[in-house]
This record gives sequence, C-alpha cells and structure tokens, in this order.
Amino acid sequence: MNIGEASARSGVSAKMIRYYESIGLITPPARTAAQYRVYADDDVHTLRFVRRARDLGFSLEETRELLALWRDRGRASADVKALAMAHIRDLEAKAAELQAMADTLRHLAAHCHGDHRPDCPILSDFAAQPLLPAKA
Amino acid sequence: MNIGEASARSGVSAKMIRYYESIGLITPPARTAAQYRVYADDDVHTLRFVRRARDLGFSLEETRELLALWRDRGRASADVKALAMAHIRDLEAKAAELQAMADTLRHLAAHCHGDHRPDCPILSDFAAQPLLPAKA
DNA sequence: CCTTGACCTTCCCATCATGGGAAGGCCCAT
DNA sequence: ATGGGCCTTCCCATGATGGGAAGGTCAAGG
Repeated sequence: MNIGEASARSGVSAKMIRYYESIGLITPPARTAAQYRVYADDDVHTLRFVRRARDLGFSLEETRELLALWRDRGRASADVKALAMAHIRDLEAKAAELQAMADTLRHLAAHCHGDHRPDCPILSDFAAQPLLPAKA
Repeated sequence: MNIGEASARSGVSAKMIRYYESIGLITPPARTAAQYRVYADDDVHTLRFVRRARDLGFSLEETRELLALWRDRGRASADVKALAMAHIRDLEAKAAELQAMADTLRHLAAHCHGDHRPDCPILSDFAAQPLLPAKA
C-alpha cells in the first residue's frame, strides 16, 4: 500500500510518517521503481503503536525506547513499567502545575468585579510582583 | 541600568528581553552612544508583569493583550476577567487531558508484573489498537 | 492514445518560546 | 594599557507538526 493508505489506516499523517522515517524512528519501507514508498500491514501496526504512544504523551525519544522494547522479545517487563511510571510522574507533575496556575488565576478572578470599572486584582497582582524574588 | 541588571531585577533573561522588544511586546528602550540599551525602573516593572503572565501560562499574544489592558486606564475589568477565565478553561482542559493520559497509563501499568518476564499489558495495549478507528 | 485528477516525491518555511554561541565592541578597575 | 565582564547583532537549535510549491506517476475514462 502507498503512504496515503498507511496514513489512513494508522492515523498518522503522511507528513509524519516521512518524518519518523527521516529521524530513524521507523525503518525505511521498500520503494517502487518510481520511488513511491510501499508499506505492509506490519508497518501500519508499528505506526499505530507510535500513534498510541504519542497519544499518551510519550515524546518521540521515549517512543523510540518503547518501540525497541516492543521489538525485543527478551525484554523485562520491569523496564517497560519503569519507563511508564516515570512518564506518569511527568504527566501528573505537569497536570498539577497547570492546575496550580488555574487555581491561582481563579482566586484572582474571584475578586475581580468583572464590570465596566477598571479596577482588577488580576492586573494589580501581575504588576505587584516583588522586585528581587530570586535574590531576596 | 543595562540589560543585565534589568534581567536580574525582573527575572527575564537578557535574551528574552531583546526578543520581546523585537516582536513589539515591549517598547524599545533608550540607547547609549555605544548602542547599549538603558532601562528605567518602569521598564523593569513591565518586565515583571510579563514574567508573571508567562508564569501563569499566558502566551505572548495573550500577554500582549493583558499589557494593553494594564496600560489602558479606561479598561473594563470585565475584559480582563474574560481573558483570565478563558485562559483558566484552557489550563484546566490541558491539565485534565494530561491527567487522563496518566490515568490510562496507570491502569495499564497496574497490570504489568514489572519483573524479568517480557509480558506487559502496556506494550500489548499499544500494539493492539484497532486498525481503522477513524473509519469504522 | 491522451487527458485529467488524485496521488506521490523532495524541499523549504512556519509555528512557539527559549537557549547557545560566535564575532566583535565597550567600559572600568587595576 | 590590559584584562575581564559587560554589551551588541546574527545565526542556529530545540520538538512535533503543518503548509505549500514544483514536479513526477498512475489509473480511469473519453
């Protein structure tokens, strides 16, 4: 099958499939005489694996490691689990960070009248940050 | 004061101060005869405002709008609040998305032995995504 | 047989916010 | 006057993705 079909079947854009090939994440497929890439079902399988990893927030480098483990029939599940747990920690830390920002803003917004008047604790807070927070 | 001191006082790197100037986020400061940028306390004030907005996850474009509102003495606090609330929704949506990824992974990892054996539901799940999720 | 349209190829550019580093100029204290 | 620590501009890199141009290919239908 051509790249278009592989893309449709895997949910990975043709653009990204070529990119993944260029960075060595996936192996270059066969080519027709006219240089068209030719994919097999197995390649689609791999692409779906990558798609799933990306959807779960793994970076391409992490995905590369996961792919290596996937292909290594002698892998230890502990290695996979360690990778996943580390990633879970990253995800939760980032989620907490975003939520903390939201909470801070929500607190400021709660005291903002939100009417025609110009006074607003949000702007006041932004403007009133301490002068030397890093040094003090 | 020179850019180094403005940077230290505002917590914004010299690199970023120049960049913010280049994209018109902040106004170009005066220059010495030798082309050194010269900042006043007010400029540091503005930089800290930008820093705070960035720390709370506002994009530079959103920060630009906030700055405009800040400088507009006739602003309506409702406009500020609307901007903040929209941003809060974005932050919370992103936080929830990350947390959902973490939850999914945690669920998969819970069933992974994490020992020397190769079997791992994480990899199995990644490999077993439906073939035509978009079309089916 | 030729045209048309849908596909494919490579290549370059843009995003967003930031950092690294080179090459060169400036300023001040010793 | 020299050295070190500033400053200047300019170019490049990141991570993952999309947009689009210019040109080649393939299959179907007239």
